[in-house]
Amino acid sequence: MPELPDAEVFRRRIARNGLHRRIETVRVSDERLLDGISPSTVRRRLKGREMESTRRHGKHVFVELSEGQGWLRLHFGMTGTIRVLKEGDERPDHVKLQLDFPGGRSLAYTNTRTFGRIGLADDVGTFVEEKHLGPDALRELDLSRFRRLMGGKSIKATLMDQSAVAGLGNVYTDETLFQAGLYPGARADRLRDGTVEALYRAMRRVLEKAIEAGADPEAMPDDFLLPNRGAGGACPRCGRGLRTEKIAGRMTYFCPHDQRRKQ
DNA sequence: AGTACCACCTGACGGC
DNA sequence: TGCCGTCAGGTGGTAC
Repeated sequence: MPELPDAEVFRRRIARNGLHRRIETVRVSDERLLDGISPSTVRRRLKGREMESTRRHGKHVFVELSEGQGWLRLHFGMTGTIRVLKEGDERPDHVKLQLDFPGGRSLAYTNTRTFGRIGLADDVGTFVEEKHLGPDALRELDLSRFRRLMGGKSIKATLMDQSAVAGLGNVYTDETLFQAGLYPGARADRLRDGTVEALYRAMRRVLEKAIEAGADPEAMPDDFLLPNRGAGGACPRCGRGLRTEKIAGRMTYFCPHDQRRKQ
């Protein structure tokens, strides 16, 4: 479930292990993920270049290539990851793109389910615009702008809409709504001002804490819903069983006792 | 305009 | 043991 926190963890992993190192070899092992480019184009643009900087917007990660070769962009779909491989490490399953650096270190983009995308971009801002991505949930969205996103659909659908807020998916949307004590099916434009503000603060805190935990559910604060998602999960606040309901087309976990608020 | 549903893909899991 | 159906969930498409 790579959403904003996972993408941020991957971005940092790439930066820590790949910045200012020459890409010696490029291995594309699954063309299906390539977004409008051929394997040979990927190789030509990456091979021999260095990674100069990294960026993230919502769930997308960008890596700037030296010599004006633009940006490598990565999207992780549902099952994408970035792995660091050292010399002699066993190659993980489902590696789709592998970049090798001098000294035997490699970065591997793995993805079991092939829903992600690997592409190139000349400019991050242009890509964000063309993709109609909304402001990044953590870096670009202030409270007044957040308020203006509240329209006629459910708050869950609103938070998951990448053209409204970039970065939240099913899991962190549920977490945010749990932390705010709000019923996920509530209509966004009926929320009281104070509720919208509480929601905004909950969203930021959830994303920040999740990043601090390295996006690892086991390392998250005790009052997080996330590790309890799944059959038989209990509310970390009241201990009662979580309820599931399909809201905005997604399986939604919530506590019927602690998330009764609808406005 | 908003919601519902499907497809894409693979692995896990439950039922028989 | 193993086969089958179902589910997960990001995104993008279509239908209502």
